[in-house]
Amino acid sequence: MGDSERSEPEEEIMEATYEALCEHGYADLTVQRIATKLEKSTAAIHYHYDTKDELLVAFLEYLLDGMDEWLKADDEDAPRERLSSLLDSLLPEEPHDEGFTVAMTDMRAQAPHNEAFREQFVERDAYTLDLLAAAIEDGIEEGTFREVEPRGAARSLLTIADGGWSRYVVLDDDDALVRARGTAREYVEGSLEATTEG
Amino acid sequence: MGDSERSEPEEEIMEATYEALCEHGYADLTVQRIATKLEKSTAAIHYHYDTKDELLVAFLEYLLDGMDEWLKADDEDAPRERLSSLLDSLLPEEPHDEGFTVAMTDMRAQAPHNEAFREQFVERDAYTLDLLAAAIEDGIEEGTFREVEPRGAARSLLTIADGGWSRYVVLDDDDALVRARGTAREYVEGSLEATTEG
DNA sequence: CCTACCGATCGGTAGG
DNA sequence: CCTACCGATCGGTAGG
Repeated sequence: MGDSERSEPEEEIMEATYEALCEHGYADLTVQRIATKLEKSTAAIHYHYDTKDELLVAFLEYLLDGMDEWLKADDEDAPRERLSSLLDSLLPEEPHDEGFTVAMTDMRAQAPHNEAFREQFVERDAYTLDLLAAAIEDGIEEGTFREVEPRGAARSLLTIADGGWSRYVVLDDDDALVRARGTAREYVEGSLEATTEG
Repeated sequence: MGDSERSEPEEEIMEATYEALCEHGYADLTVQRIATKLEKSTAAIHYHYDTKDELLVAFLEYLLDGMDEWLKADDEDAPRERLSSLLDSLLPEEPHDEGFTVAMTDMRAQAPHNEAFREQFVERDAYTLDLLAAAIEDGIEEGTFREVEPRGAARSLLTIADGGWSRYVVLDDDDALVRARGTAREYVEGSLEATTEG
């Protein structure tokens, strides 16, 4: 996914945007504040991105690219372990970056007001769903999982993950991710894994 | 919960804020835009609320008060039905108001940047959690549910609900709520209901 | 990339 | 509640 080429100055603008977003939130994110983090003028930013909206669309792509790093499924693994490690990376024990989750939540809330944002989230979601569904499907063929609808089950797990992140950020609940991980595990055990046979 | 007394003009300001928020989103929500919806001057708003922040805190309370209406548990019902109807109101077939969910998501994303916001969400969450946990606890005593940790199970169900709403709004997925309702049902069946005994 | 600047709009207030 | 206005800041541009 993604990995669009970014020039050195553009990369710096993305980092500055990230810092400004974490500190001020989307509603108070201004080109001036990004420029301050960048330690350059606002004109320097408009030189690379014509409008603020264009900058933010590029920034969302940058944010989502960053997620690619830590969502890996080892095709060598058995389906159950592959699904488990996918869930571990979706709901990590230790969130990678404090501000990242806040920034992501801020951007997600803009989706209803910005079609370009929403399209990127939808695309990303479809990609993650495919990874989960593939692991589940393999597990069904193998006999590890029951004959459920793979994409439906994958969507259930993504719903649990999204809910966990939402609660982690909104309620400032440090345990929300670990708990959601537990809920996901329960769901796998209760609705996916084959009932004790033999 | 809530039901703080609001004067007639204050009620009108809340409605105008709601309309402006739905139309423009939180980031582009200005006192002027609220005043336009109100068909009065911005000074009329500042007469009732000293600052924009004060107005928005009051507005969030207004929003959450509105939720009270449709989250009712009939104490007469048996635990399983009470839990089921709670989940139905948390994840309704037909969302009550188009803009309501968008407005709520917008406000939720502000929680990390506004402590007063977050406190209200935390309080609301605790209240909902209590209702769910009570139904589960009664079900355990009755023998309908297994001997799980009631609040833990309730939190799992809330996570599923939050995830469903998040996906409904962010991905503009009309089926997200119904699907989340199904996931919640699966969770109840797989992790709560007593395994076939007798 | 910078300086300097544009018109528009921001949240908020004074005076009535 | 309104009119009129405040200083500050907004996104963006011209000229170099």
